[in-house]
Amino acid sequence: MDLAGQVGRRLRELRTEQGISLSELARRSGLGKATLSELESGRRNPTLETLYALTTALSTHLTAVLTPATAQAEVSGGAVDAVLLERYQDDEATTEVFRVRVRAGALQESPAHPPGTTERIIVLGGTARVGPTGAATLVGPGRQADWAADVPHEYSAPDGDAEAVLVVRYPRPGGAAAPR
Amino acid sequence: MDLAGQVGRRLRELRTEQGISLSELARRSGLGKATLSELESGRRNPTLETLYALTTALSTHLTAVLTPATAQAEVSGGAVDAVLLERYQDDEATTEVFRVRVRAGALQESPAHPPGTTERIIVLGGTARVGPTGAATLVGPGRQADWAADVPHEYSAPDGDAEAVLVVRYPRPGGAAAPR
DNA sequence: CGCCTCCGTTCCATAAACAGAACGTTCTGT
DNA sequence: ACAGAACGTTCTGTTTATGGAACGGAGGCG
Repeated sequence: MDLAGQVGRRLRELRTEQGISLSELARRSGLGKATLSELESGRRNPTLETLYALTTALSTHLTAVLTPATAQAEVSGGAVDAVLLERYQDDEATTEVFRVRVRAGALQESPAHPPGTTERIIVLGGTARVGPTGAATLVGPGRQADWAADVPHEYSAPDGDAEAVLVVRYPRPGGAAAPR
Repeated sequence: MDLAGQVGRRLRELRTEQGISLSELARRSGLGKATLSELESGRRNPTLETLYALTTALSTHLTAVLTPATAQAEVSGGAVDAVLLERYQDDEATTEVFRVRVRAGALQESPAHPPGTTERIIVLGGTARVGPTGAATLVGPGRQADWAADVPHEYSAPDGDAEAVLVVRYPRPGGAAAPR
């Protein structure tokens, strides 16, 4: 599990996405070209200062570079890439927050989860089609949808990849019945 | 604004919260005591590897130690502690996802954000009272609320601390339509 | 009181991250 | 075709982050 390699790849992604050359980024960030070159190829172990200089020069946050490397639990499938951002647990339920990308074209069917499980998606960009199989709805940027996930459900993205946050809530099996 | 100092303070916070001694943490993480000591006092500029070893030894993720230095300030205040989980940006909008804790008793008033800004909260545990000042609503575990954040709004937790995920969406100032 | 253990800080040698220069390669314009 | 510039990589010397070994101080116990 090469941490430097992952961060390096992510840095190069961010830079090329913005159409900036390595030399240009070196100028903007005040770092040496050598530093950037070896960093992006995963041959170095950057300093906090270096990372900060880089991410601000790329006008993002440190987390943009680090999150893909930190999150471990992947619950991905055919059309969905998911990265666990947060996991919360109390007497009533366990809740997991994922950052997901729904890939265009493909359809992912998810089997029923335990009784009482609910899912909620908040779309950041693109349009996703999600919900119980047969009753999926379209969700655009900034909008949300929620559904009971104890029946089969599906994810797809009709018009290009969709980026979203997915919140899955599993009520505690034996635990405190949640009155409402 | 001293980055190393901020991270150092945050590290010491996390360590003492867990009641671990510096020497003990050194053993668990495989790092030298010197490293930890000077790190926590902000006299060093840690390496990515070092930070990773530390945060995993403290059983958190990198963002827990880094976000307070970058973005937390925007949302955090009297009654709200926020940690940035994710930041997404496209032609239409910038969306930030925070993990927040609303402390019991206190009330936080947030001034109006730029026009078009919306906020959405998903409560993981406890009960939060959120929304535009004067029109706040109660939100229980597993439930959500959303509101326009371009007017003053407020956060509070009447019955004990509330844990939640907060999604803030800032539409792009120049307006959407960006031809590609 | 000693003695021992554990704490956090400071000192020191080593390894490695960094900046700058030199390099080969690929475009661009004349 | 050539000159020039910009690109990304590799080389070299300096700075510094790191681990291990002291160090002084604060309990715990016989």
